[in-house]
Amino acid sequence: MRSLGQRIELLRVIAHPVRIKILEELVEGVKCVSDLTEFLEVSQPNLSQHLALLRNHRVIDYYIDGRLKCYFLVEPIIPDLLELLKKNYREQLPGPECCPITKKGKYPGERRR
Amino acid sequence: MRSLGQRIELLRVIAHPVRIKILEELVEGVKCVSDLTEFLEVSQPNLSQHLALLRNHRVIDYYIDGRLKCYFLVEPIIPDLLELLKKNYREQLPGPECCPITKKGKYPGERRR
DNA sequence: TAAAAATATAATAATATTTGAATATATTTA
DNA sequence: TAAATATATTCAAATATTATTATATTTTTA
Repeated sequence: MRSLGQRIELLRVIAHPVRIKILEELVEGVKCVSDLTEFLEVSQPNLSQHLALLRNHRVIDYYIDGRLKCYFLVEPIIPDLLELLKKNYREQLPGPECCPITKKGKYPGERRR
Repeated sequence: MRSLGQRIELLRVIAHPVRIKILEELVEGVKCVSDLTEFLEVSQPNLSQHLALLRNHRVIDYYIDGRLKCYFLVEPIIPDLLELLKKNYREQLPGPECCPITKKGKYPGERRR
């Protein structure tokens, strides 16, 4: 399993609009590169570069089917992560029991200094 | 609520070891900057820059308590995201019913071309 | 009111990421 | 075997991110 540090690097790799779209396609199932071209408005070499990055970080893999390369997901955190990105959340977390700036109310929790 | 595009940008902002550590501290509760300094091995100005980035992206906010600034979480996706990063996963997702390279077995799913 | 404490900002340098253009590779088909 | 198809690689330019150093701001305390 990946360490926390590796997971953070994974986040960085994933945090790009094109790569998120690629992954969204791949959670649905195997896709070859030309399938992906239809959904993504990027050049073929650029798509290939994004695929290589995801491949190098063990997020996806492919098998060869004639002259097609068929990509699929291998990193198990991805489906959960994509789901999380679409989950509904309330606007903001409740702040601490004290007003910003005004300084009224008490400071919640410990502090040293 | 944030759009998917904004969520992806949020991922990018979060995907840094120092900023993840900051957020891990803040899910526990309010912390002032000098509290954070004890946990993070970065210079004060650098910490301040990371805080500013998180602030500018509406991930955290603070209130002023004398000469302290007390930071807290406001972005509601953060606790779930941090939990996800620590979740246990099996090594890899099951590949499609076909061997890479060997080309044996059938190609799963539709394809056009 | 001057010094100290807590934190922020600005400027810079180093490094990393992203894209585009050109070219390469591998497989199939004519 | 040459052409066509599908995909990858390389290089360079543009841009973004990160950390460092120096300095600024604000509030409290002596």
